[in-house]
Amino acid sequence: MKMRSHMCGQITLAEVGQEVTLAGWVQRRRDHGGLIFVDLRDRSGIIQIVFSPDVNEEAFHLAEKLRNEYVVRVVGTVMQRPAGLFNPNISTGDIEIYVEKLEVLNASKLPPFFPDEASGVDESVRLRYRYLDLRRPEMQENLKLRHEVTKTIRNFLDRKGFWEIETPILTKSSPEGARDYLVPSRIYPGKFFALPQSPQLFKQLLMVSGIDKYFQIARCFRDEDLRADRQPEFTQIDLEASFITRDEIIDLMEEMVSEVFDKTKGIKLLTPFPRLTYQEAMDRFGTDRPDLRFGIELVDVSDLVVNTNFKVFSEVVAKGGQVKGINAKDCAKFTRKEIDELTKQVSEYGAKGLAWIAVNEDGVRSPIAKFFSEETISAICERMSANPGDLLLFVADKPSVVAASLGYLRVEIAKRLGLIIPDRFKFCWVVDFPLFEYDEEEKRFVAMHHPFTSPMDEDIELFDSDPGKMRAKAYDLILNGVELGGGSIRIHRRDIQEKMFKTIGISAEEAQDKFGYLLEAFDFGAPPHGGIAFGLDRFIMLLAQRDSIRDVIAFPKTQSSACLLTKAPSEVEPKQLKELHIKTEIGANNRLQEKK
RNA sequence: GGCCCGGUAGCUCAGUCGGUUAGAGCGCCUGCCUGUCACGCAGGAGGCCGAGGGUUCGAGUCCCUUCCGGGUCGCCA
Repeated sequence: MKMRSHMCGQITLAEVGQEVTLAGWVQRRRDHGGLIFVDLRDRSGIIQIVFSPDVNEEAFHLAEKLRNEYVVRVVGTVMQRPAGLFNPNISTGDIEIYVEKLEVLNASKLPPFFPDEASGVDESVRLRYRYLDLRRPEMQENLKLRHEVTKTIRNFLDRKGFWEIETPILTKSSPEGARDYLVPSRIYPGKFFALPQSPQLFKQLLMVSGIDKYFQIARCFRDEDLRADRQPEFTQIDLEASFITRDEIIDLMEEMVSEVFDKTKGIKLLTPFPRLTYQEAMDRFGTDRPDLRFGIELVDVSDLVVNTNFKVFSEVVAKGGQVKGINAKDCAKFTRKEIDELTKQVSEYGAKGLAWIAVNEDGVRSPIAKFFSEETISAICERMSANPGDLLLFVADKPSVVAASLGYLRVEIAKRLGLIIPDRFKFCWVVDFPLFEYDEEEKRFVAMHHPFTSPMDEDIELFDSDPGKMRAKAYDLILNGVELGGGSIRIHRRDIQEKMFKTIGISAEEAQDKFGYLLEAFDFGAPPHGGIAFGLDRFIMLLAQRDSIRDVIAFPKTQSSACLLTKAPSEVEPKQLKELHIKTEIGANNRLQEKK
């Protein structure tokens, strides 16, 4: 005897006349006194079941007690609906079940919200009762999509000869990169494991092991502040291959991403994806992850304004800064208030001001026009392809501030102009990243990607003379302004790796202490290798067209890294702390003791 | 760590210049109802205004502190 014979959404006209057994949740009850309709829901969909005293008196009276979210099992006959009573809103709208037997498997308290109205409910309530939130078809679709994407990727990589291999979750803390989550060791007092920020070093060791091609759907942990697209634990599609070039990896990944889009969404992507160098991306879009769904590129006008009377511009250029602008098409109608608003927004990126020129049919409107000759203004307009109706926005500062400010502005303007089309997918690769960036706070170079990234062969000689100029064999895959994945060809020689550590200020002793096992492995015949890691959560978020990765993770954490469902993190028993040789400063264990 | 937005009924929100008894929609409960599908009709219940302190004759409203949620910069691939 089976619990059920069909899923609710599976039943069609073909089953009319059959007796079926269904189980699911009461989505809604419509009680007409002498006739009761219930929408029965399971993962597959909704079907209307009908209780009538003419069919079964006992079931009918039991149905009067049903409430939303009760779990029931019904036995009944599939009937075609009478003419004119078709419900076009559900896939089973042309049939219904006449119930002969009703069994309440479990009652439900009144839930804080119903699955069919959850989209407007505050996210904290949804997270607290995540199991109710996940009853929503919309959320189930996201989880299903996630399943299908990982399944497609597993099949693809398997076909290409990659082996799925697990790497440790309890591992060694390392300097560089994000803050580690630590796990105290009971057996080694005062010592700690760290949760992996990524399987980076293990996958490199697998290459040294001769595995040749590895992948993993890997959970990663980073103890940093959160965003809509960042969780403290997240999932990477992580892969690595030996004897492979950058272009081979790029080709392979384009094929993989195309297959995922095709199989899960039926979208055919055009390959190869465009490639931009890091410098080009920064120059044209002000960011290393440009959204290519719209134009509005940054234009450098430094040379046009360096010798003008507008000191704000000329002095910045003279001091080695730059003046760049964007053309906000048809935005000349922006009010002072709107421009002030934009000015305030770019100030968050360090811009000290936002200069503007509104181009009209009969000339320009601009607080800075009086500083420029007519020739200068027309030269600026020409270079920025300005037409009447356009608004030119300028930021003058050091290059990093100009890029950040205008990079933000071009997206903001595109949003306001409705240029961002949600269901368009514009990929690009960004390549030729700098190997290092200078950390002003720590007064040293840090690895831009990570310290295991290989420099370009022709840049290796710059290690001693000008590390800031070195470029990396690194590449990022960008989709609609979101960094989807990043990887590199790695260092596989001990001498290069040691130079790398030295350049970022890691002493030989520290390198030995933290990464000795990797350096040692390089001594035993490490093959050239490289790989890439994709942010699976972001990938699904973009495919599902959601704004937050929380919507594609079954049990995500809040912005302050808490789980509202389990109330983690939480205090632990004093005994547990004692076993771990840990004393906390805030005396959490004392409070626990007092409660007992 | 900084900045911004929010927290009022189960849910979504309104609440004017500080004023007397804090409202709406949905939901919920009870009754009626044999073709609804956001069923309908009638009636009813439901509030620590996030918490603490202050100003005031009087605070949901003003001030301070704090907690929680979201966004963002820093941070983080």
